[in-house]
Amino acid sequence: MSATIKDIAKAVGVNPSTVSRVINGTASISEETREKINQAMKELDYHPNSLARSLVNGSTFTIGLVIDAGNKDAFSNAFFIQSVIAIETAAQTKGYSVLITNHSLSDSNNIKTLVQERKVDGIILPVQCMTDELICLMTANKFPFVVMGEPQLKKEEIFWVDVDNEQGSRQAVDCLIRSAYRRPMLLVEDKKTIFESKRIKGFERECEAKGIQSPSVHAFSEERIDEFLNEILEGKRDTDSFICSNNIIAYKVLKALKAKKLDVPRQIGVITFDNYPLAEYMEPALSVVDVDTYKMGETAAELLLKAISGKEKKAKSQLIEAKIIERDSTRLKQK
Amino acid sequence: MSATIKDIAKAVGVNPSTVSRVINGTASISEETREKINQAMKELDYHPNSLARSLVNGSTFTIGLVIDAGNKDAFSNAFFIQSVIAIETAAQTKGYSVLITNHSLSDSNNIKTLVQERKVDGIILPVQCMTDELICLMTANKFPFVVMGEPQLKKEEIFWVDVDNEQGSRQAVDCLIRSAYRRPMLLVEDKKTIFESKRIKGFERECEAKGIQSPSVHAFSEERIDEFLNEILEGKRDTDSFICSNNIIAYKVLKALKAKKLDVPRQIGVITFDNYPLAEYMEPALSVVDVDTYKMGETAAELLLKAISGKEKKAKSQLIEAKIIERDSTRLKQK
DNA sequence: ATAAGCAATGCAAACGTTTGCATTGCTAAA
DNA sequence: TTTAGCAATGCAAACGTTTGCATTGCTTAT
Repeated sequence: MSATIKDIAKAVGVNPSTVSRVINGTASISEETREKINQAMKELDYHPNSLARSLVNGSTFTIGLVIDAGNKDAFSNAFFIQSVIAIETAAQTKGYSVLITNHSLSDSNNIKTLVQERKVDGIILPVQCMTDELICLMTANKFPFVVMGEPQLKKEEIFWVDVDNEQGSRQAVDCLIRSAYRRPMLLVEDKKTIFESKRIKGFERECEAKGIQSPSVHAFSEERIDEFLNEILEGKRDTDSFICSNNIIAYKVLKALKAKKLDVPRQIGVITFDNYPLAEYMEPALSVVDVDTYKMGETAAELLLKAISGKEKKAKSQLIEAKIIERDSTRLKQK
Repeated sequence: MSATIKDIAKAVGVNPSTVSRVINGTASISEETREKINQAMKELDYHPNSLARSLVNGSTFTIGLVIDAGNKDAFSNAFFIQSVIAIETAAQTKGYSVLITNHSLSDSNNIKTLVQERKVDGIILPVQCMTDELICLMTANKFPFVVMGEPQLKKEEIFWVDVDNEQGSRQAVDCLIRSAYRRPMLLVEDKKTIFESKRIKGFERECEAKGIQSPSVHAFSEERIDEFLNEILEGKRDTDSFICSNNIIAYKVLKALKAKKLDVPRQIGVITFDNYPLAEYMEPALSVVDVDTYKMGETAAELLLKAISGKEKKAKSQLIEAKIIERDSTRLKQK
């Protein structure tokens, strides 16, 4: 059994409340007793019981982090862990702990329980775990939460953090143009998701800014890419570079290019979203639009903590800047 | 403010203790009052306050999970997240929550705090986060913990879970031999780490079992691999397949093989540890020794929960079987 | 008919804190 | 010299549970 505040009080000969006040610095205490109490705490190896503390002051000093267990995509998970670390670090510096909980679409009870049993003071959850029911529950209870990823609905009313996909996309175009490519094509997975639509928007805007007419955006498919490459080889299409919306696409594009014996970067440039670890080991080393997932987690945590403390009343969103990491796959022009 | 046990008691007209007993099923209660209480709990949307509960019965129903924040290796992190999900799932089914905490070698205070403030009933930690000081602290406090990865020291006295590296290595050899390769070479990163030594052991044993004389194990380096390939081409060395101890090695080997125009799998077979997501998109698709990281997490959690409940007194270790996923890079013989 | 036993429930303390409201001296202003 | 004010501390209630020890009434064996 570890020492309690009462043990300290007894040892020093004061009231437990005095000890509490020393610990929390919540009232003026004479230098003398403060000394003695601190001494006693060290000697008895005292550590405050966080449960008791939470019980009385109504907050747990813990935030919940929802993990999308349904997401078997090891790619996004690899990024995610950096966010997790960042969240924990940010939380810790403010004295908060992080409780995790899985979430699968079939069952959002975990999250509900978290909110209802008041085990945490607020939660961070990925956008794909957000349901209307959940939003209602949380807003009704004035329960603070931050969404990772831009929500489709009610985005004005909730806190969220996301990568600046539009800016990232513009950067990618800019990178290609600076390397003397003239006509990039954007390859996406699914035009309807919100992040893809942002990337498309950014792509089109930057193309326009660079004076490229009718920029071409396509949903990726292996047959389609073969077609494109044939057209390029036959001179019917003047695409000279690809921006891939994720690593798998990039990998398949690279494969198709090799099969057609098109040289990267000399004939065709390739840049991709998602700075996946293997990208730099590829042949050629892939240029990427890199997202600082650490910063994303950190920002989410900071936002949540502000919301919890009440410093940030109005819903707020933040975009994390994307950066280009130039590697071999876009080095048309030697510098 | 949410409803408390007292509110329920008042609503039904019984003592709080009766409500508590209904909730916990800890005494015989008349059918009638049980009904009424359950009814009232639903109507008032009652959820027990876990803090108060923990305070009185001395356990938090929470386990701690240590994340190695120092580990920038996105590769291992990608695997790790599966373990995290497994741990949370296993914990949850037993009514436990999971609290995470970062750990960097520079500062093991996080873990110490976790133990000392009794925020959790036990912890799971990666082997690289284990220090002697920590072990002492935890064993002195009879604080249950499970290590992920085989420890070097005191392994008889502590709970741990690891991949069966020896068996995985044997499987890899077996896979190659079954595919009609005759002389595999094992390429490792660092012969001294415990898991590498297990792999070496398994490799040597299985080679012996297959009648392969003086099996060759080497620390990987890019120059070295080039040498080997030259020797193979010149007929001075009869290695016909490689077992790589991780993905990066595999990737570099593949690259070197391509540069020398050696055909995989026809001239040389390649199999690697770590089933990294891109492996199946490689050219050729890489055969791998796959580890069920989900199961590893699950096992760790189950072990910890047993230790916490006192069902498992004596330290115990468990090895998770590795499985071969055969893809193109080892298909010498068509089936 | 009586005692013993048991089912159903109440009472109150306990878990380890925090905190509003005293209380006690003491200092400084009037 | 009185009084207001303040620094330093004590007292006890409160946070929401659980649980050992009553208590009450009823059943059943003697």
